[in-house]
Parts: sequence; structure tokens; C-alpha cells
Amino acid sequence: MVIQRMLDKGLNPDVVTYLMLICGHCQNGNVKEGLKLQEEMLSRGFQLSTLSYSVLLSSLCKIGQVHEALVLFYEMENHGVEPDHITYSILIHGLCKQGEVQSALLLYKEMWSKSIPPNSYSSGAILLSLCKNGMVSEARMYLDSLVMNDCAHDIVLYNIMIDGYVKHGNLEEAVVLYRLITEKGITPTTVTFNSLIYGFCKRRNFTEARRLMETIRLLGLEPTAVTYTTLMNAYCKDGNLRCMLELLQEMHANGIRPTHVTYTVIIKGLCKQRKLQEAVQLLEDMRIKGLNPDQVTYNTIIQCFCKARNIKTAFKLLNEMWLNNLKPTPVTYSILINGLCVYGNLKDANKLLIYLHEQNIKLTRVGYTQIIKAHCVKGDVHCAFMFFHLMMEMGFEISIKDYTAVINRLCKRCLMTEAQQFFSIMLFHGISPDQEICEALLDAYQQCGDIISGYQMLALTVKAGLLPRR
DNA sequence: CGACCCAGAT
Repeated sequence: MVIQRMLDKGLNPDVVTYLMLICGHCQNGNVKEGLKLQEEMLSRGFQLSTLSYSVLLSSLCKIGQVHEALVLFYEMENHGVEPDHITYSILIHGLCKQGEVQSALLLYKEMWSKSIPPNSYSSGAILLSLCKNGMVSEARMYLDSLVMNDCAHDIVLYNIMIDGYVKHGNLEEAVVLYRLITEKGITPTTVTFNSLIYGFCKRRNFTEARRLMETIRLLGLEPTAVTYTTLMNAYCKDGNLRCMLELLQEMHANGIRPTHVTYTVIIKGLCKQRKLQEAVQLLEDMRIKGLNPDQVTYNTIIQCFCKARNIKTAFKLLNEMWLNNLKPTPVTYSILINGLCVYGNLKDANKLLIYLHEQNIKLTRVGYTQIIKAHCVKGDVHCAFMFFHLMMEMGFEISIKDYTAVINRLCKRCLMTEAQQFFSIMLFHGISPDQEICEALLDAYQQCGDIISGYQMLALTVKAGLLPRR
């Protein structure tokens, strides 16, 4: 429209005018309009630039249309525009965010072959994506290849790797890598220590965690709110509220401002001490201080109220989330379902789950397994069946563990016909029985006095190549 | 530019 007006007035829009308009549209989230303008430039014979492509590519990635971005990327070369390291890093980043590490790696190789120097930003994205997807050893191989090519001087890369190790329970390897980088003369950051501290906290090694916090200072670095929050959370989990609050004091004394995460941890601590009113008060304080509670904060406090059998307040807090423009997460609903199953009324849990299903609101798989479990325990196999079906319909991967959980509970109540039914469904879905599930059924048939079916089961077990131990 | 802390768990 602006272009048309300019033309009407006899003005000639140039490349810069177009670029600015494309930027503007993209910033407003209107990538379509940006793409249209680019088309228009082409038809008017303008030379397109790498920059305008980068803007469009990053906007497409931002709204999750990575594949469209890839198409546009390959168009670039046809129009005689050479991609640079920025273009590549945008795409690599976008692909990694979508979990498509393999495609990202291909682009990375392409970059190498064109002798475009990769920046640590794209390497970091790949490394992070590999770690988050559980491919820790692949991540390490990738990091080693960077080291070999002398491309790994950035501490952030090591931080990602160290954290990857820690998150997958391999604290030993994380410590080894930490020692390696210090030997190499690469200076760690507080983030490096935060990951290590997290690892030691997970193992409840508070001594080592605190020693590392000292090391931060010895190296002339400062602990951050993350450092404190990590430790505070560990103490909270350990039931050591005194140490948690002491750390809060220390934080204050050192002039480190708590974040909304810190507050969430404190709220959890207060709930543990059954100081629910104070917890609610703290939620208020957060808002006053401008530290807005997030979904996790609410999920935490909602769960606390559920455990205190105060379901009413739990739902009140759910409502408060909406009022504060916080969309409840699938976890929020799972917590409430669990609360109703364990501490409230199972019928209400049914109602809530069906309501959410009708509203097309997503639930976690835990939400489903929770209610299935509750019905099995109560012996309402009909309901258990129904929700099991629903869980399948929702596209959740059903593993042998899910079947085992249900069958075990039914066996305990000698509901053998029903247990057998679930077993048949499992076989029907192509899941092979394992030792555990066969033994559970065999034992149950014996316990419940159905010897004949027991023999049938035994035959099936042997046929499956699983020898019953005895 | 980014990496680290809080909720759900059979």
C-alpha cells in the first residue's frame, strides 16, 4: 500500500525502502506480507539482498515454519543471492529448536564445504539440541570435532556439554570435562558452576555443592540468583528449611535479588511447613514486587493445596491463573486430576477429564495414567477401560509399562477376566509380553484359584520364549 | 545473540 502511494506520487521506492517495509511487517508477525513484498521486488527487477532474506528466514523460524524457511533458503541461490554465516546460523537454530538436529547437521556440513566460518552460536544450537534429545555421546563427539578444528574456544559450548552430562546423571564426566577446560586455560563462568552444583545437589552432596559455590568467589566470579535457587531448592527437597532460609538471607546480604523461581522454591518450602496462608501471601508479594508468578509457580502452589485436601482453593488458584493471563499447562490439569483422584472425589476427576477432553485441552500422559490407576484400585474396570482408550486416542505412546501397571492392579483384586482382556489388547497392539507381566498373570491365576487359565498362561509364556522362574 | 534454577512421574 505504501509502495502504491509512493508510485502514485511519482516517487521511486528503492531497495532500502523495501527492506524497511519487510522488516516492519516481519516484526509485526506478518511474514506473509513480507514475502509478498519480496516477490514484488523481484518482478520489478530489484536485486534481492542476503539481509532481507535473513529477516524473512528468522521470522519464519520464529513462528515455527522452518520448512518454509528451508524452501526460501534454497530459492536464494536461484536468485543469485549467496547465503552467509548469519543465514546459516538462523536456519540451524530454527531446525535445532524443532528438534531436527540431523537436518541442522547437514546444513552445518554444507557451510563447511563452502568455507563459511561457523560461529559458536550455531555450534551451540546443535550441541544443545543433541543434549536435550538425549544424544549425549553424540554431542561429545561433535564437541571433540570442534576442538580438533580449533573451533571450540567459547565457554558456552562447554557449559552446554557439562550441563548435558549433569542432566543425564553423568556427573563424573561433567567434572572430568570441567577439569579439562581449566587445564586448557579456558575460564569457567558462573553458569559452569551452576550446572555442577545442580549435579551435586541431585546426589544430595551438599558439602561439594557448597564448596563449589565458594570456588565461584575464589575465581573472582559472583554467584547468581540461579546458584542460590539451585541450592535452596535442594535443601527444600531435603526438608532442610532452615538452610534454605539461611541461603535466602545470605542472598539478600550479598545484594542478589531473588527471581520468580526463587520465590517458587520458597513457596514450596512454606507449603511443606503447612504454612499455606503464608504461601498465598508470598504469591501476592511477588506481584507487588513485579516478579510475576509463572505457570510453574501456580502449579506448585496448586499441588500444595491439593495435598492439603483443599481442592476448592486449588481450583480458585486455577481461576486466578486465567485472570492473570496465564494459560494453565497440561501439568496444571494433571495435578488437579491427581488431586481429585487421591485426595478428593474420583467422580469429579472423571468429570474434569471428560470436560478437558471435550474442550480439546491437552493433558499429560501422567494425567491419564493417574486416573486409570485410581479406577483400577477402586475396581471400576469399565472406567479404567474407557480412559485407557482415551489415552490411546490422544496419540500417547502406550508401552508395556502402562499395561503392566494396570494388569498388576487388576491381578491384586483377582479381576482376572479383566486383566486377561488388557493382556489381549496389548498383544493385539503388537506388544510382546515380557517376563514381568507373564509372572504377574501366572501368580495371580494361582492365587485366585483359576488353575486351568493358569496353565493356558503358562503355555503362552513358554511359547513366547520366557521361562517362568521357579 | 546463547548456556544454568521452579511444577507433573508409572
